[in-house]
Parts: sequence; C-alpha cells; structure tokens
Amino acid sequence: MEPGRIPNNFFIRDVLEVAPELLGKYLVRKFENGTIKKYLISETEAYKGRQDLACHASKGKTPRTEIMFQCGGTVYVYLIYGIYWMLNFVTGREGDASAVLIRGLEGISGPGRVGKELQLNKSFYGETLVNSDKLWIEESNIKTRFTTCPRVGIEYAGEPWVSKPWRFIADLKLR
DNA sequence: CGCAAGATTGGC
DNA sequence: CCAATCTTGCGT
Repeated sequence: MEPGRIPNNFFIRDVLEVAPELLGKYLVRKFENGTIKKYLISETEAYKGRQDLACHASKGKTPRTEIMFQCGGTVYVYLIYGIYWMLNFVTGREGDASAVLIRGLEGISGPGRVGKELQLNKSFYGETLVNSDKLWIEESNIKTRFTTCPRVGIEYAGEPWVSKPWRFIADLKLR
C-alpha cells in the first residue's frame, strides 16, 4: 500500500469527527487509463445515522442504503436526478449507518461535479477505501480552517435536522 | 405496477 | 424558473 493512505480506523469514528477531518486531505483517483490524480477535499457534509431524518439510512435498510450499515471506510455512491453520482464514505461501526458526502474538491464545487470529475458509476458502490485500486484517501500536511453551516437540499427532513451545522467548508486560502 | 420525488446543475 | 434523466421507495 502506498505511503500516506489513510487507514480504515480513521473512518470508524463519529461522522461529526470524520467529516471535518477529511478537509485538506487528498482524495486520490486512479482512472481507467492508469492516470492518477490527487484532489484536496474542500467541502463535506455529515449524515448521522438512522435518527437523522436527512440521512438516507433513516428509512431503514433498503437495497440502496444497505451499504451504509457496513463498517466505516466503505464507499456509498448513488445516482441523483438520473444524472449525478454522489460520493459518500461510510463512517462508524457496522450498523451506525452514518456517512460523509464529498461536496467539493479544490477547484471543483458541488457534489455532482465531483462525481463527474472522478468519473464515478455504480461500480464504486461498496468499494473499500483502504483496499481500492481506484479510489482512496491520503494524508497531507496541509492545515485547514473551516466554517460550518446547515446542509443543502434537505428541507424535507424538518427540524432539528435541517438546522444542524453539519456542512463543513474548508478555507484552502488559509492553508 | 404506477408514480412522485430526489443530499443537483446548467440554461433560459 | 424550470428541464434533464432515471432510480428508488412507497402506495395501490
């Protein structure tokens, strides 16, 4: 395994710790043609298990969400609006059903654009970050500051979930 | 089996 | 402001 790859136990913690700590780390993608690109993670959102009504797992285990119930470090992707692949990392212990949505990379703003840039598809569903040969996370020595605000596009969840400041935005200028 | 809605984006 | 585009989950 390449030096710097983040070990699995990084993800086996509370999603509210993992989501901000992913900021400023490298998301590494090895494409079909062998090209490897590294992107700094600039924005994340936390979805905290079955009680969080904004979290897909709040509806229980379904064919689409079952991967969220796995142990942390697993990749959860899903197609939204028939167009965009959303990239998430499962966090916590098996059954916690929490995940981090990757909302932005340096120079790439918005989760739909992230999926497009990384050329995601359903084959990433269930991938394990610590083993994967096409997608993983690497350490960086970049120190980031970040701000928080409510999550985007989850009005249907209602209070208190819609107001939780679980969107984490890095200020990469202050790195 | 039908159908409404979706953790979004880009264009008019 | 709304269309794109298709999967999913739920109701009938």
